[in-house]
Amino acid sequence: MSSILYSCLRRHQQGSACFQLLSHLQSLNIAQLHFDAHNNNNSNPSCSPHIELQRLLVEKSKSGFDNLADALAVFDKMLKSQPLPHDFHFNQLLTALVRMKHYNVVVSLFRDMCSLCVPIDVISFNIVINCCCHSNRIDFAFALLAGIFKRGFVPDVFTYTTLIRGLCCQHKSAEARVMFTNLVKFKEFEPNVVSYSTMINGLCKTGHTDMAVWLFRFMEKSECKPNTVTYSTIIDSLCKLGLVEDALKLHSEMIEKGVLPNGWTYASIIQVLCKLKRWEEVDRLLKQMINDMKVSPDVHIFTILVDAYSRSGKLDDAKRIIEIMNERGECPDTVTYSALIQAYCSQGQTDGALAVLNTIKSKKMKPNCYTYNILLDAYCRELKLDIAMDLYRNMACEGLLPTVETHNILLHGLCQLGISKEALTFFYKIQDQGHKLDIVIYRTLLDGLCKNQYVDKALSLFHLMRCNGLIPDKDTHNIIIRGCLRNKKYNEACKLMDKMVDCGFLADAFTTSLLQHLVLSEVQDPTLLAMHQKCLQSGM
DNA sequence: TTAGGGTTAG
Repeated sequence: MSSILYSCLRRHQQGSACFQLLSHLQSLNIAQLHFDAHNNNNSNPSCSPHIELQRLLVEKSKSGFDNLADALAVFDKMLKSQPLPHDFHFNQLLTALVRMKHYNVVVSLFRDMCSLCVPIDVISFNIVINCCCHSNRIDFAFALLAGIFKRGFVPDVFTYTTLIRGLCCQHKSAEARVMFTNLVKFKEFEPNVVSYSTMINGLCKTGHTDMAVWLFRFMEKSECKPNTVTYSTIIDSLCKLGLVEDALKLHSEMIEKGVLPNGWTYASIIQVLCKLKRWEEVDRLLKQMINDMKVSPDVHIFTILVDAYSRSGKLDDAKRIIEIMNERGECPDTVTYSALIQAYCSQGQTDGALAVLNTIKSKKMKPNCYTYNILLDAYCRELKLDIAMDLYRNMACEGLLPTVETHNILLHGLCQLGISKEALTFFYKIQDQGHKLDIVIYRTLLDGLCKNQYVDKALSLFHLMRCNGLIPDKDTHNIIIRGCLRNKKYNEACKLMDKMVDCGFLADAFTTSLLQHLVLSEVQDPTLLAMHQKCLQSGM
């Protein structure tokens, strides 16, 4: 094993829980080797008594179990079988659980398997490593890599690709890159197209598209050529960076090289073209996708279109897309309907939006918090707080936990309506209920209180922020300073401005212009003049 | 039997 791998292992084996697992695996090592020898003599699948179990596992590893209890019951049955089923079958069970996204259960079962000397192989390890990565436990994943070595197994391309993906998901693409490079350098693994694509995606998602493009070009010159996923990954990153011409160029390049774009490729490009309102090109690409590439637009692409039309105020076009989807038998999902709700709301048609919400429910689909937030925002803008509050209560009835955005929308609505006392009561209620309060919530409430002549309440709240673990930022300082200025609390405003400057923030354009207005229009106040002078001197 | 890319938000 190369030194780089040792250093990766060391770095990721620092959690105590991780050490426990590692020592657990090490202690089982000798027993396992004995078991493997024993099992190899006794696990001939052809004379296995569990044909029915095997048939079930083949089916469930593809479709998944109906529920977790069923899967666990099968696992239990397998443990009680004599002789024990082959590692292949245990892996099938673990795979079925991975498909159901029960990652922690897989890790737990794997531990049981180790304790009970159930046969495991490098594939079992790979499955569990993948689960650790999905559960953001990269430390466990590396402990398991150590387990592979301890058992005398050899990590394969799946093992390393999974670990590289795990590191990238933890925003550790630099470590992933070093690991990738050194593994290749020391001939520990030969990356395939999935490994390259994984590394390229990790670099793209962590803001290193330039490096990703370099690796992509390197790959092109190697034996392992980029495929549709590799091209789509780079194209998506270029689109997200606004480098649409480069993305379109690469799209043409892939077609020339015979690598066919798929729905994912088109989704990225269509989305950026929609954002840029290059509608003719959107139409051209949609036609090319459907007619030339024979790629049917899926719910994802349709949702991008509904969202784009919604943002451009094209409600009729958004509705037309839903009709097309229904004609083609492509079911809009909650996200598609949320985009449609947004389209109605942005045209001031809240009743239409509410009808869409009811459509979602009538189709036995579950609206999510985002869906509700869009509607709540629209009703708050119309100052129909009673309807907004009804919807908020509906969320709770439907078992939806409101987000910090939900509360911010409602607080903003209450303040806009001029009922800041109610806003304050609502704020304390959500605080008592243990909901998350962020700086935006404070900004909204402080602004609302100041604008409704409750500046003293605002000042107490501002001073309480730190007690609640929130450090006032530049915007929050400016809001409270403007509130004091508007309410003629010039001394307080002056003190707060000094404090703000001490924190390293400057007055923003709104504050300086208000200050200038007051200096020009009010009776000459020495504090105001001093503040204005400070602003001028510091270049605010 | 194991690894890769996407949509909604104040």
